[in-house]
Amino acid sequence: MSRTPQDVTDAELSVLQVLWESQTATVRELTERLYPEGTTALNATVQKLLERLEAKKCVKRNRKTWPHQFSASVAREVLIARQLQTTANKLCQGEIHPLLTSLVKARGLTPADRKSLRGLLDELDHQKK
Amino acid sequence: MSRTPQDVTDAELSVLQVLWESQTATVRELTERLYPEGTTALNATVQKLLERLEAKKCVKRNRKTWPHQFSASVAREVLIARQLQTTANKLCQGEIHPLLTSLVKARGLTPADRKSLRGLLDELDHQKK
DNA sequence: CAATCTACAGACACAATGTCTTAAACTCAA
DNA sequence: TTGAGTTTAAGACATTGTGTCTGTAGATTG
Repeated sequence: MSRTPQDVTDAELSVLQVLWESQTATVRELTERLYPEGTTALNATVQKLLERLEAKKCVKRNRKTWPHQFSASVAREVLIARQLQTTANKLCQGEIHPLLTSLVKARGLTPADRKSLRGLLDELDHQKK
Repeated sequence: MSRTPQDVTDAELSVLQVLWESQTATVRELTERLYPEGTTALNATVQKLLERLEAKKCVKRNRKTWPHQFSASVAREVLIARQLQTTANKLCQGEIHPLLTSLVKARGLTPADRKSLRGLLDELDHQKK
């Protein structure tokens, strides 16, 4: 049995989080944001993380500018969906219904949440009619 | 930034999957189920996985019997819920509503699924009223 | 007791991940 | 244009997670 690497690691994700806020940023800006206090060696670290994120098609790099400008090329929602599917595959043979059940039963769902959910369901019913 | 180890790894999960079916099993039975064709060295592998699962409180071991009998001490549903919360923490600051939205919007939700979901929501509304 | 099986401790290899070093490439002001 | 300062890029590195294996001691059964 071989290990399955994470699609986006923790450190990579922290970079993405900043990019989701800032739209666009340079390596230096990201480093300062992520590691205030940090040494300049961390620049290389962030650079490496960006390089890996780019390989994973999660980040776009604009090489026309100097220094390069980075931006997220994948929305948070996409990562959420991807992660949920991974969970479904591992624990429910790909079914997503058990996940829904789990979430709905979890406390922390306000009446407003329930209402908005119903709205979503209604929409789907109308579409698929 | 330090890596966060998985709570249950892939190989460990495969052991759990068998235990969820079989209620109870010995190391040998698990090994034969997971690695037909395998050498006897894999017994030790499974043993180690069980040992780690026991440490994680996912498996119970009955030492009164010989050989020891193992059984799952955590339900699949619990792992699902735990995994969902982890995802929420990483991607939505702990909020679960975005996960729900994602799942509901994902295709693969049948009308029957939607109906059963509404049922769940109704139940909650009545309880919390 | 002999033969066989199990339990357990520990070693091991390999990959993933976060970090760092170094050198080359680039920019811009003096 | 030159040189200081910055950025890019390639790669090395240490640590740890994870799956696997070896060897030995202990238990069981005939």
